[in-house]
Amino acid sequence: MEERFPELLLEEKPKEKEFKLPPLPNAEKYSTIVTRYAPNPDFVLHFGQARAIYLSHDYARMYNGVFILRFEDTDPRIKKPRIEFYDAIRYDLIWLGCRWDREYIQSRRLEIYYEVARKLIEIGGAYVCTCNSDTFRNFIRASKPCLCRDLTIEDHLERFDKMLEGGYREGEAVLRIKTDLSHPNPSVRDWVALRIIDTKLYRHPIVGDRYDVWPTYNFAAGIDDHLMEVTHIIRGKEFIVGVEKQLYMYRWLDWEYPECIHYGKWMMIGSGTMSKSRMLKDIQLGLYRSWDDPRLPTLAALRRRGIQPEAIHRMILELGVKMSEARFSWENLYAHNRRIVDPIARRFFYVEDPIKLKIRSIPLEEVTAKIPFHPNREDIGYRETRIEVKGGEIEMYISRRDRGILASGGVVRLIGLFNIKPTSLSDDTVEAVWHSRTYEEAAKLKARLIHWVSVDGIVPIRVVMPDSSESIGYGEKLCRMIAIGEVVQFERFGFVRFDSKQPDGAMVFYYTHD
RNA sequence: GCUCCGGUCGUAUAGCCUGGUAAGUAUCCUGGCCUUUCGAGCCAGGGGUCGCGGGUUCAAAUCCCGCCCGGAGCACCA
Repeated sequence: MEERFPELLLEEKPKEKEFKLPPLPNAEKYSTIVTRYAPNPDFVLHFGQARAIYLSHDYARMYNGVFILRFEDTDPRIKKPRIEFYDAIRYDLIWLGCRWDREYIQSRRLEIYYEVARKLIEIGGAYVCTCNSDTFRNFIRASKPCLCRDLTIEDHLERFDKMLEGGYREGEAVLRIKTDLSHPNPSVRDWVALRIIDTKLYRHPIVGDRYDVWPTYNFAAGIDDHLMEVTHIIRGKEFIVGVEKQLYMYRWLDWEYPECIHYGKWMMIGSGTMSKSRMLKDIQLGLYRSWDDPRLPTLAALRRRGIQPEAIHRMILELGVKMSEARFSWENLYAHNRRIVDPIARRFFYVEDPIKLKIRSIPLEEVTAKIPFHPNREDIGYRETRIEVKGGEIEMYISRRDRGILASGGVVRLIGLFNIKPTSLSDDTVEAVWHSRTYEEAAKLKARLIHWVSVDGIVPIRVVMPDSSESIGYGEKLCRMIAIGEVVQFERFGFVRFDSKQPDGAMVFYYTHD
């Protein structure tokens, strides 16, 4: 792991804990607390999943226990796993700061599930059903056993072998767990444990077409949680009905079910979605560039935009483990992130949509701007820019947005430099004359402050905005010292993360938030 | 068919289990501060009859009953 993602190891730092987790139920019953996070590698991780991850991980650490990562990749047909997502998920987990102690991949454990299935048949707890789903549904609605249910154990073992040998095609046979046929929830009645998926058609990324009989979620997860000695399951409440189903299996096997904590899911606020399948589909439709498109709530996208994992962590701890649904608001995440990033982000000048500013009558040979990297932290130093004055004139760029400030005709201060008075302005050029030097003078006149970039030594910059549009402009020369991955603040613009350098030298940033 | 959750400042939420005398936080809006960001930060202020009706109680956002509205989930997906 260290070799694969070395850059992440460097970033790991101690975290301050603001919120503490309530104790785990019945923690004292177990000598070692074991939790797990069990994703399907059919997509990258997103914000909503961070909840189960942090909670499971934090509890394991809190009790000096074990945190398991388990890939639940048992549906090569509808929620098809993809090989690149196994690593993407591992990467996301490390980024979040959640190291796992053990890892399993369910598609490599099918023989184990078959064994348990056989045992269940032998003890009369499961049977192979060859009804088509309509027929079965009619029986089950009436709380009646289907024609298969009461065949002999030998018959079912025979059918089971036939299943494993490929004697049935998709949909022709399933293994069902015997439950109470009059259970109030019809979806619980004799639920499906094993079904057939033709992997000639739907190849599995890990085991190819070696197996055609696949466990359902409740079967595989139920078995694994027991075998892996998981003591506490923390997951979304959409799985709550599954507990009742699994309980039937646990009773047949005389196993004890782990403690469960279910929480409500995150809903996206406004447009957007937290649904993996929806995001995947929208990417295929070309609505988004990729799974790290800034509009998406994936961890990959948040990371690229400069959101710190600790901001996500705090948001989750703040929310706790309630059953109620929570609405995800970007604003809220930004507030958390800003608190983390603001005290450490260096400040730079970036002029969006530049227009030219020509200043005349400067009574100096040269001027130097010395501006701290951070307004409240002189300890991290200053950025100094020396500008030569030629014939009393200087040219620089300012943002088109500030054109309006100049247009009013009053005195304006160029931050860290001197004060000017505009004399004329056209569409993309503003002319001004020297007014005075000091900040005090500007303050006295209540002059507006604007930032600027000297014409020599500009750095072309593109900023990818949260809506995936792009802001284009020039950065000051010193922007070249920003490291890849670093989050800085472009003053009067917002926080951004340096993403990459273009072949032509342009720097690409991702907008984080104001 | 079955299950779960919610309705508290414009917005998102805490508090409700263990009733009690500023209904907290973030965002938002307004004003101020900052030897220099009126797009960050800091400070102050603004803003809520806690969905509706009834009951219990000296006292209810908090407990009980009823009603209305909204959201989420399960069924050979995970």
